[in-house]
Amino acid sequence: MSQSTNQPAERSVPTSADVARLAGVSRATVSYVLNNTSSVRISEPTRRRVREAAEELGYVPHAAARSLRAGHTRMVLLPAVTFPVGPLHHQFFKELQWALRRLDYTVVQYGSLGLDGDEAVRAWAELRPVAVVSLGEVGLTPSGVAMLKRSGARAVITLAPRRVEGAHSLVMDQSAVGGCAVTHLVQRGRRSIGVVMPREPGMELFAEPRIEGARRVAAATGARIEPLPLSYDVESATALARGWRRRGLDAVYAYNDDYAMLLMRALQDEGIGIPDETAVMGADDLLLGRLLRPRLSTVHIDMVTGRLLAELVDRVVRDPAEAPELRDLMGARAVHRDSS
Amino acid sequence: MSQSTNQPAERSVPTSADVARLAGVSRATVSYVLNNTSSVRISEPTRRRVREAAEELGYVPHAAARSLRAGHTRMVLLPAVTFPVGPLHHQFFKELQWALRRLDYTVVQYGSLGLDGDEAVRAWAELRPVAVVSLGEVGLTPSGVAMLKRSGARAVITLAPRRVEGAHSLVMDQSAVGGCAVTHLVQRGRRSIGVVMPREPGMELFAEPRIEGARRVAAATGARIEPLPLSYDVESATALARGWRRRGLDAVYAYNDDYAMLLMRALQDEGIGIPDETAVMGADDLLLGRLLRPRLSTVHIDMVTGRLLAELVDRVVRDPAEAPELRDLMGARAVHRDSS
DNA sequence: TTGAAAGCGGTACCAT
DNA sequence: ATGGTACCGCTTTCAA
Repeated sequence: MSQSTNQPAERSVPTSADVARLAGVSRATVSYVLNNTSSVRISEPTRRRVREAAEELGYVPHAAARSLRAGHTRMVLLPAVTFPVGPLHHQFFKELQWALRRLDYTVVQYGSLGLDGDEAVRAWAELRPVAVVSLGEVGLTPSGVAMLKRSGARAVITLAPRRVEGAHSLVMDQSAVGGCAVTHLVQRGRRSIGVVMPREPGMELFAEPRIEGARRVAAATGARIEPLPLSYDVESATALARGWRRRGLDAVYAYNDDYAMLLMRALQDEGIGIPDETAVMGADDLLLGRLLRPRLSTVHIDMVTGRLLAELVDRVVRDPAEAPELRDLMGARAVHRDSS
Repeated sequence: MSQSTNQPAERSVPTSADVARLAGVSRATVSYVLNNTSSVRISEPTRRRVREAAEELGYVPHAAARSLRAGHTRMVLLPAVTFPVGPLHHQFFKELQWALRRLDYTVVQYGSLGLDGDEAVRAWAELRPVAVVSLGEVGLTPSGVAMLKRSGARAVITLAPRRVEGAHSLVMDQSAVGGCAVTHLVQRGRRSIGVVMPREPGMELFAEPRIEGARRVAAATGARIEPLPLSYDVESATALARGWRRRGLDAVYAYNDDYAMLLMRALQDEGIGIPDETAVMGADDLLLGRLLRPRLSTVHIDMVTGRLLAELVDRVVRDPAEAPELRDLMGARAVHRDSS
């Protein structure tokens, strides 16, 4: 409408040249002032003029131009997770982002939904991130890591359960979770243990290592493990519960508390006694476990703070050669309540 | 160490000039081939040579250089949410990202944790996104919107409950949720209705509009509303439940199903009959509501598909003048179960 | 069909 | 204390 008649300079993006012109100085001086370049002395009056000009024009530097010139970015790229992440990981991510920002990094989550493996990695590489911290949402191959490194990434860190050659793998040992659960159940006298595996795509990332840990402990203690695929809906749980007694299980470990709650309800509706007939165990120690009756036994996970990981990222970025020790990021311990 | 002796070109990032040199052509030709520029004919042998050279070097184009030259990006920036988002929003975001990618946008979530209002907006603006779709995680002011527009954003869309001047506000009317809940409760004969307000920071974004809707309906029907601050932990719920009878409430609407579950448990532990003595209502229609006893009444939310929003974003980007109709993104309806 | 060259917005070196 | 200027990687006229 009246845009062209009335609006003041709504048109073009102001550049540092515009600021320079308005302040009556050179672009170099603008750069010096706005970046507080310490290696060069600019008089106070000039500084003021430049700042005022920038303010007046609403100048915002162009990140692309800056990093093009600099030859590198300060961007840390986190592949966006593809499934609803629990409060645990959410908190962890928040801390990580906050800490990275404090270290002057730009944190960006990149959604790579339609892309697979190296396609996604290539898309990341186009942004020239200085670091990539992957949870394992996307298959990171050695060649993918190489591509990132070649395009300027100084740190490629994966928290995935399995390691990737070339990347700094910080193993978040999900198998300890399953191990803890089974250890607890065996100690309480259970021998035939079902393990609920979410059918939802993407979840296998965590679910597989967890059942792997369960298997390991079972093998060591002579217990029996039976995988039980389960979709996160009432029907699937009801179906599983209906055939329950046929299976001859005396315990079940359910990936996490949400799935445990779902199955426990279905078992109760079938008249199966918990924990007498079947012990139920979850994981993640969500609040809801304490609200159920019987109260849900679970595996509590102690996650490293995001701050620590941020510092690690920073160390690796500063000196990629110095391989940091690959400390485990998680602790896991069984929490006994009433369902086991 | 032995890097300079043995490693094959692990050193520098290959540029299009490197590709050109290896293929024996000019940088222009490389650009034409790699972008399939249709306005120019390149012979098939040349194309092959260029592609092979790019492949061999592991060439990845530099997004910053490209957009600097182009004068604009294809980046859609989504401010990262600051609190754990339920399955509803997660699904919505996934769809949105997927659809935007199909329309050839680069979708990036930007975490603005330590930054407030215009600071955050400025950080976004440095990336020169072509569109910003905000849920309202950060206070988007009219001046913030102006800054984004000035730096090249052709679409600034907010889904926040409250509108922002200058932005395309696509109101996601959370107040309908609270309204539905109270309507339902009043219809079932309740008159004194508590409304649970999460104490967790960030949640007020949704919680405020929801109670506002509740207030409106209450005012229209002569019911009484009492806000009940509640932290998401057992102690807070227990404390609230202990003083329950003093308040003389015959119903409570609890922001969402998670908080409803928390409070319902505490009320039951106090021996308060549900729904006889106090009706309980949640929102979001989470699966867990059907697993509780009594089954939780709730407000079901129908969310628009992310695809639709993606198309809207695209329309606005192509022609910012054409103001699209501001259709509501949500439907809400009460689901009666056993707790009310 | 291909190449030379300008220029996008900053930064930093070298003069003045 | 400031200004001139080359250059980062890529796209795109314009010429050849």
